Amino acid sequence: MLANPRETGLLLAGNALLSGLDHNDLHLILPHLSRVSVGHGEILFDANDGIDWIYFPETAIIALVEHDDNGRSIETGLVGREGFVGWTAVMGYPLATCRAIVQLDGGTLLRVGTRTLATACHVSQTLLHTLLQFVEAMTVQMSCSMLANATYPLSSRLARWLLMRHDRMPVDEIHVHHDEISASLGVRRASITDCLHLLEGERLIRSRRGKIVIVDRAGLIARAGGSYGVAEEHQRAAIRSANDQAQKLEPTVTATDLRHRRMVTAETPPVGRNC
Amino acid sequence: MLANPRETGLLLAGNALLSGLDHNDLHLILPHLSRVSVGHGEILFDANDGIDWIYFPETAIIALVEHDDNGRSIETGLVGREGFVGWTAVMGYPLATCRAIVQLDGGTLLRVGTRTLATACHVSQTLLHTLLQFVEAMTVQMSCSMLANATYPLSSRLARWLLMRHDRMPVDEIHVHHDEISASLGVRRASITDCLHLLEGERLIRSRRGKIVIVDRAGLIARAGGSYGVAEEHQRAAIRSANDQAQKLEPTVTATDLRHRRMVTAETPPVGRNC
DNA sequence: ACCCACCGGTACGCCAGCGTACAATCGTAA
DNA sequence: TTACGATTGTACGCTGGCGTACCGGTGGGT
Repeated sequence: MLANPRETGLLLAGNALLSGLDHNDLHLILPHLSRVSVGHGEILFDANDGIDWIYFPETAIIALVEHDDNGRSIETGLVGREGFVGWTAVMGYPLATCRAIVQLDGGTLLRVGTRTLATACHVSQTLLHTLLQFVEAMTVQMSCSMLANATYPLSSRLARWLLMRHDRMPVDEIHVHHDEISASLGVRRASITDCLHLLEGERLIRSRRGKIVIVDRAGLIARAGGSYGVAEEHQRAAIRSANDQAQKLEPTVTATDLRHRRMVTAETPPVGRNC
Repeated sequence: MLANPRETGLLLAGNALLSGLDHNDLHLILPHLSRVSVGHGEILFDANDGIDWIYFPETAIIALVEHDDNGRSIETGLVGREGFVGWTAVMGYPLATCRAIVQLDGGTLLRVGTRTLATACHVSQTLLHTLLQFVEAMTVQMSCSMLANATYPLSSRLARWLLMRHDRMPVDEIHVHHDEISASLGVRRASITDCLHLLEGERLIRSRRGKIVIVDRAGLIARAGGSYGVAEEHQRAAIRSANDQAQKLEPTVTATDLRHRRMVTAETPPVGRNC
């Protein structure tokens, strides 16, 4: 974990939620942000840990995992540069309620001390609301996951999971093992292997040992049925709504912000969303 | 829907979240509360509806339901007198993100205008935090539901659902049809019928047409395996934490508050919780 | 008192995904 | 280059819950 601060341009580029803040809010926390580099599998915090830092992913992807003491566990949410983790602290509860695991190797996060951010939220209602709207988007993501888990076949849920990972990456190559996917979706490893073959047979992905390449994103969306898209559309709507509320005309989307923009901006609605 | 205001004692008794507020916060919204009586199946709001009112259940129970346009749907959360619904408005997003359906006949809710509550939250950070902590508890409930849905057999999930309903009622008799349960859990009606027979065979419940009587609560908890208890324990912890933060010594638990206290206070940890 | 719509009981074949096991392959370290 | 551990491919029987269908009982309405 190496810390490394304070070049405004770079900081803005990394996390879409931060780069969407207006100047006042941004400058409340900018001086207190530091960048950390994290490795695959690193646990930012576990359930019932005290939350010392709030993390804003740049290139990192964070999985939220609910687990019990019998070894059962399930991924409840996925967070990338569009959001942050550690929100329970922002909401007044000092402990984490689930595990947060890094899903990527060598990704970076920006972090700020919990107390600092809480103070900043106390000062700025708009900052607080921006953060809360992301939390709200996460509840929608969870709701959609529940619906998907309950009513869609594994092939669709796998397609959805791949899309969600893809949304949060700048490239088409996902480095992941079947094991991890099976843990995320709460199914057998062998079931994932089978389903990946299925999707590969349909030329939607290419799958090699340790990595999966997204070949036909639109096809994957179709394969996901209605399980993909609602949460993503909501996220866009929430951002639009927030921008409308803060009717300042300063550009909230910077050039660098467009890099992996699949889900963060309104310009590119996912192709062929059928739901 | 009949409105009927303003006798402080009664109002306090009904909703545990409100009755846990300190005097200042309570008096911010008390004058604007009105009581409404709702019928079974009534929809308080639907996904993408504007939220005009925030509802605090007294005897009513509200199910939150995520649904798509193909008729798929799933219950994502259950809210009783321990909480409220319509929180997206508190978090700065003006629309509902899921359907809210009344699960009980003749129950009552207290409601307050969205704008009024938003203003009150703007004035009082402690009020806002109290509300947000409940939202946070709901995310935990959702996480636990996801884990349960993914890893527990239907009989356990049914037991869990019955317990959650029971927690939010003052009596042991649940008026419900197999159809509704199956819709809540996202399974076949016939599967529910079978599982109810199973539980009845184990003397955990008695089941008649249109109603289910909780006979052996501890047994149900055992039947639920680890799927029941974590979210409930968290809710208690959150309340304790909030009370600690507001270190005022005024009694936050009133006598009337103890009526159906199963899940709201710390005095009665669920018997035999094994997780 | 009767009727009928609603609700619950039950059956039957089906299949997605499970649990388990083991073999084949790949990548890396020595 | 070899070897070994990690990862993936595959098989096999199993079963929980599905889809569907039909029947019978109940209770509320007229």
